[in-house]
Amino acid sequence: MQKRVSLKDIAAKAGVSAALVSYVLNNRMSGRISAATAQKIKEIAGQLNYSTNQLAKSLKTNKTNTIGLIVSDISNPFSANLARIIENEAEEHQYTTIFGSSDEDPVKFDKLVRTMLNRKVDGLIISPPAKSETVIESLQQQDIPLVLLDRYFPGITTSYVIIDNYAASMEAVNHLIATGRTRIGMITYDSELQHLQERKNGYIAALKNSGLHLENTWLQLVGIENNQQHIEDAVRTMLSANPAVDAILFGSNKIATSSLKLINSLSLRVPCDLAVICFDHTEMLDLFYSPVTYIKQPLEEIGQLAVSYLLRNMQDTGTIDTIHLKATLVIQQSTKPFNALQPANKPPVQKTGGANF
Amino acid sequence: MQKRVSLKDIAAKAGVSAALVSYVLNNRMSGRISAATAQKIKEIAGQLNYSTNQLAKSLKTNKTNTIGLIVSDISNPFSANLARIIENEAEEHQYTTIFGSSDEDPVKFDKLVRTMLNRKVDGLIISPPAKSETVIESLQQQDIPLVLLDRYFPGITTSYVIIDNYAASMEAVNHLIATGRTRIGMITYDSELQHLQERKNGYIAALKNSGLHLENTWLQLVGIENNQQHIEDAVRTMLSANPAVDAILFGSNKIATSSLKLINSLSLRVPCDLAVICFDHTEMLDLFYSPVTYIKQPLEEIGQLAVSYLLRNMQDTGTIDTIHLKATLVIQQSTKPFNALQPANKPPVQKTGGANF
DNA sequence: TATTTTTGTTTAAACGATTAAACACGCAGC
DNA sequence: GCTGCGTGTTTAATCGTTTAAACAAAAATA
Repeated sequence: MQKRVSLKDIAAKAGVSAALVSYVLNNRMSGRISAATAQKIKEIAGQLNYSTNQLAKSLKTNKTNTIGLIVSDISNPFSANLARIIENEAEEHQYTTIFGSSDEDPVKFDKLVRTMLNRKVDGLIISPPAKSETVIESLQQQDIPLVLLDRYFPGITTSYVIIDNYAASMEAVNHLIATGRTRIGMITYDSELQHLQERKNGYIAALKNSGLHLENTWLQLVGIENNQQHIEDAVRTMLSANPAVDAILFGSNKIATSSLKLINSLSLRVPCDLAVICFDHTEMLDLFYSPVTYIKQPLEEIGQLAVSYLLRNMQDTGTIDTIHLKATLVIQQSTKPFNALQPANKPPVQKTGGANF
Repeated sequence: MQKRVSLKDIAAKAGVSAALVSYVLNNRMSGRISAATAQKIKEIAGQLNYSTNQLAKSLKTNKTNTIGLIVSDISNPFSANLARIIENEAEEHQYTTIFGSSDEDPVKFDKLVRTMLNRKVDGLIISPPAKSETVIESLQQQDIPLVLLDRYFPGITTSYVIIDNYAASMEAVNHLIATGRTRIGMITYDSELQHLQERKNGYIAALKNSGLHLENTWLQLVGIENNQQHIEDAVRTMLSANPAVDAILFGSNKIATSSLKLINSLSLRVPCDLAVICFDHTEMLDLFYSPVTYIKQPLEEIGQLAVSYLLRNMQDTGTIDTIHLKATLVIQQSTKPFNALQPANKPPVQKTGGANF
């Protein structure tokens, strides 16, 4: 196996002690060491292609230069993009990132946290699932530097980076109202997670503020396991309700994907028969035959802040940084105003032939 | 900071030596240790909420139970899905996975490899960028267990898991031909990577076998940096060529996304004016107004085999396992046969109104 | 010249585990 | 009573670093 060169090997070859080699290679005690010896040691280290054993170093210094990132599912484009940004950002500060997916399962989540702690990560960036408050609290008791991402628990004081979901939902609904829709539905998760509650509440509040009616069937809650069938049922229910919705706000990109897949196969047309808005961006949204208006989270900023909060937290434990970022509504075709949809306004590239062939 | 309990703490509390605690906790020397002591030690370990310091353990045992996975871009859905599968698979064998994205840059790739080696990963699963042969060879010389993923270098003998890209391309083109297309183009990467060459060659061979003409402008090579503009130019060139293509095979999901975005905005219709096929699946493909026929890689199998090959390779270094898996063509609307496209065959849900509103 | 300071380097303990080898002790066999 | 064995446990070295402290020799100061 890999019998890599160690400090000792260099020391032996240079005729000095291992300690000295360590000092030189870490540029410690720069004043004391003779230029000649330093030079010689560096040369030999180069020749032998030495690179330090992080395991040993970490064991001694109690610092691994590793951060743990736990998201709900790394294969979800939203998480994947964020993960990528965080990985890059961490790397710029000489940190390696290790990832894990909790699948929204608090048990799996707990296990992941333990694994990461055993590996002695220096800190954690976490998107916690529901019912994981106890895990978070235990991390706090252990003084593990920690930043919550995309989610937070109102009862627990931690650093976090999230967007203002309530305002985002409101803005989306208000936009739908402004474009002439009045029967606005929402499909979102049946979850106690605070950020999802806020999405839901923002929707409800926006309707109330505008004095619009909210039919029972218009707010559909689905399980967070993302069951395609459930989501399709939800869409069908809203569309066959009496009165039926003329707009839907999707609470996540997964929900949107499943819903749009169904809508694509139905005979109704977006945006004339139905307007849609989605939380979070996916490339898919731009490729839908009627590009979908969406709520855009500032991923770059979220990732950067999460890392910088964590770094600060690691320097002096106890520091708490929190921020609610603003999401922006990116308006596309799927919410074209009703009054722009008259036959007279048909786009020039108009073709006969439907969407299905 | 986190002053976790160590073996010594348990030993002290139990009035035994640290060694004994280690033996008990690892179920070593089961025959020798008295049931009573074992019981007591386990209890105390539980009380103190002990969990082993992997750093120390790894340093001693020279085994980290970690595998490194390097893909080109973890935020690409193809990589993300594969990563997820590998993560799960590894976890089942008590391995933690650490990821990295090379961005197709051999320098960045080399750096990633070094970082992972310094962290003493037990093995690597790698999707190597072009010009990284030397890195791979150096890994081999160091006897680092290694499996190449999705790609391979014909000149280097390593374990790998890939699909038969040549056959996949051929099958795709043959399908296009069977559906009545004769002017078939391809957009793929201008790369020396073997698997991309094979995709290209499969396309060329299929045309040749069928005695079809291949216009110069029909094979468009774009840089692997995925420049949207380049890809759009390529599409425009093929469509405005004389004669213009009536079908396009996209060499990757990124290329497909960029191309379809453009096509979506043009006045031509899929599949009547243009048929399209894509390498690799994305949800986006199902959401395109004419769901896109694609070449499906058996991701589950790829991930599982990669991990299992790596595990074997770690057990006895030197073992080489290679496999070319078969990709399957999933036929959707975007390649509907010409003869099925007559007005008489219009689907029932047909609506007036184009794709653009 | 004697003493202190500076400069260059080494010693040795430590991080938290693993593990071969040693040890102590009771007990069976001859 | 001596030898040998089985059982239960401890000793001590080791993995590859870091780092405070000690040391020795040279340079500066008195």
